[in-house]
Amino acid sequence: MASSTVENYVKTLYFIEQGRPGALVAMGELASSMQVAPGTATAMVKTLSDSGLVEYERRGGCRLTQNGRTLALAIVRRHRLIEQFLVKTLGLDWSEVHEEAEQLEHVISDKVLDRIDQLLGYPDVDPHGDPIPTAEGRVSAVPMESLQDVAPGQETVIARVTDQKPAFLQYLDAQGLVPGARITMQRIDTPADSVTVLVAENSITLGGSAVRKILVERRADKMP
Amino acid sequence: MASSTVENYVKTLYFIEQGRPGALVAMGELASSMQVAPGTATAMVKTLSDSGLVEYERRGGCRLTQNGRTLALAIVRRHRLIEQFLVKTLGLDWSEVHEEAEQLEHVISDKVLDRIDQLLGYPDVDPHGDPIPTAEGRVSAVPMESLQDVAPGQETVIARVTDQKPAFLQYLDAQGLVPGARITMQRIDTPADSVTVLVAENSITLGGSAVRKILVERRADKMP
DNA sequence: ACGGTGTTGTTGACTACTCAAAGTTAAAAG
DNA sequence: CTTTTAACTTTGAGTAGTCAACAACACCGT
Repeated sequence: MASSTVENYVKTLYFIEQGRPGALVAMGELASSMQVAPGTATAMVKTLSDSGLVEYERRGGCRLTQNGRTLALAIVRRHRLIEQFLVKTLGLDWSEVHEEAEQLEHVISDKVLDRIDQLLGYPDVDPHGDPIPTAEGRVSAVPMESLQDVAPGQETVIARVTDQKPAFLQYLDAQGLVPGARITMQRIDTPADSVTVLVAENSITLGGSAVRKILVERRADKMP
Repeated sequence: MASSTVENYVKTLYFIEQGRPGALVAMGELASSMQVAPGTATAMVKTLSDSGLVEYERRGGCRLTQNGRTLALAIVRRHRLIEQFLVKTLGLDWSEVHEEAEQLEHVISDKVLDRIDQLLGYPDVDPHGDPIPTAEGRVSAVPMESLQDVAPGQETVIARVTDQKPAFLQYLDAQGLVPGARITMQRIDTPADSVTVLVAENSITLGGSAVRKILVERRADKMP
């Protein structure tokens, strides 16, 4: 059984590798993601390599093996199912479930997870719109685009928010900017790096860093 | 924050102390309950003592302090609420929830626990009939007696089963001998150390060690 | 080709928990 | 009152994970 620490390293590697398949992850990058000293990351990656979870190239970096990726997907599945469960069944706020799930994901058994999955009706996204991998490790790839790429005047639906920080999520929640919300792009102010959207009769202006964390549904007619 | 290990030692001490208030718990007894070497228990009790959770008398034994007892009750509360939740909400079998809860009890936050409590309608017993301490650490003391003390011909209701072993619980479940079940004492065979009870039209004979683990409701007219 | 710069690897040390084995002590048995 | 015994404590060592600090290295620009 992989320890919580091992699971966290593997999960972190999985997210770093996202979007740059095959590339090596530098020890420094891993260390800063894990908030540990560089030497700690090196030592840990060696043991991950011994367990066959990563390939390690001395002074090059590391990448997940197939086994490592499978483990990572299992943890991500746990995490997101737990988040969905905490929101839907226990009524917690979407801004606080990430931290809770961070703990629970290492402890919940497969049996309990299956029951949760069933109780929720086999959801395919979590409260932030992140896709829940299947038990077999498949992740659905729904086409999305960043809110910043929506043309002014266009109406769209929020699909996903790629930030787990409670303060940010609480803010979005208060403005009604949650997955499923129907919004209209009003204005894009490039020099000011801000956009203004209309949600439920209210105009809201967001800075670029916030806008880039909001993904919206991609309309069929815009697909490549 | 107390580690899982610390929590397990404190919980174990709490159960050992049950029914002999004030008495010292010997290191050997603690060690065998925790399935560790005697020296390990000694070492751990010293650190518990440093944290103010137990009083330790060298070559005498130890006992929980008020802080230790409070922590123990919080863990027992967690454990039993989680068991009830796993059975009632997720539909797990009562024979398998003990092990699950054993893991989860160290990780569930107070917030999640409160939601579970609320969802279950503030239950006062777990699936085995064990009382769930309140958040303030109060344990309800419902009067019960052992099934072995019920007179032949008398009808009663199973209230509690004081054994968490899956095999035993599965057996009881299959016979319908679960908390809430209405049973009638048929025969007590003292030389054979067995009793025969009637449950839902079926006669079932149980050995003494099994019978002693089954507690039944004590009728008002038998109360002291 | 060469040296500076920043990243990486190694070393020694620390915490928390564990064991085996040897040493100590209290108390029962003679 | 002494011996034996059983329980207890101490000691030395090991694992997992961590850090700080130093050493080794690769690469970039000159």
